[in-house]
Amino acid sequence: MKEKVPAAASQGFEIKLNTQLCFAIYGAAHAFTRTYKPLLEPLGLTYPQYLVMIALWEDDDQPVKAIGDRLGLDSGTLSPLLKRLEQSGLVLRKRDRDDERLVRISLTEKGSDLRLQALDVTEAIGKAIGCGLEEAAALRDALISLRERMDDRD
Amino acid sequence: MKEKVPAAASQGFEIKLNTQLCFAIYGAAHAFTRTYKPLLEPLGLTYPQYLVMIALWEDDDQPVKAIGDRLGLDSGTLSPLLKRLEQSGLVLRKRDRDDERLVRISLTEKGSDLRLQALDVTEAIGKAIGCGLEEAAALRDALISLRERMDDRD
DNA sequence: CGCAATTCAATTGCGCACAATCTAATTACG
DNA sequence: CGTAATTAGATTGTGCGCAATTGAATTGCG
Repeated sequence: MKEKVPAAASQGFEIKLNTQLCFAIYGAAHAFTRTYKPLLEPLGLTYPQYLVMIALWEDDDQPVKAIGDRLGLDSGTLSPLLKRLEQSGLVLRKRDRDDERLVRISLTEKGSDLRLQALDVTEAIGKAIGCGLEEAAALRDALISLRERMDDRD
Repeated sequence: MKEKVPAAASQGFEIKLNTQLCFAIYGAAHAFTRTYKPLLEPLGLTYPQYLVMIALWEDDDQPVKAIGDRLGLDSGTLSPLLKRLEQSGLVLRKRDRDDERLVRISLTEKGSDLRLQALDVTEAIGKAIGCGLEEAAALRDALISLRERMDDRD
């Protein structure tokens, strides 16, 4: 698989590979969501909500915009999602006093406390995907670099 | 990054890595969709519709179930999607005569013809993600293997 | 044969994703 | 200062993604 391929032949091959990569990333992302779903259900979180909570556990009291940048989501997705988290009693939404355009999202005590249970979930996932640390790290780096290249061309 | 880590210390590290992998795959999948979107717009296809069309270009006249297995989608997603493709004049939906539970999806001439334009899109993506063949192949294999491990545990 | 279990697709309901549009607040500039 | 441009967030509309339910067709088993 590592030999040089004549340019003419490589074209069709490249297209095929690209297509396979499409399918692979699409399938893997959904498999991830499906694997998380039953584990997150006891916490009352969906997978995107879980990602938002992680962002808040790492850094509390962020504006909606900051969360959106971190996850690549816009207000159209986050506004209703955050309202659901608020209704679940996990976060608070408060206008910033200095800049009233901002809505700052902060954790409630209940939201903070949920972190411990979430750690168990993360650990369970680690076993479910069952890959070595190096393999996981390499995959993470490859995906991040892929994304950066795509975002740059945008 | 490749040194052995004491077991006690590795636990927190592993959780962190896992979380990062979550974010990475989530972000990369959406970046893929976003990159494809403007390229597919001239063809009148969304990204999931494009994946369905690829499945049909590779193998025409498939039952809904077969397409679902290929893409990991159920009838709740595919039924309306296929109706939209039918309304666009790209596919036909016909009950199988021998087994009337099956709905067979086949390409119209318009649907078949679209393949040529789609090849251009795939080529354009290849440039957008701009990774070498080996890198793409390795990523594809890592994702497929990751997905298989997750699906197996389900 | 006859009835139960299975299989396939469609439908319903909920929750993302994202483009487009809107409103309000802030900043920039003449 | 005052108006234009920018920024943040909410809203609307379309299209997935999936669980749960439904209904029709087929298969399996006594």
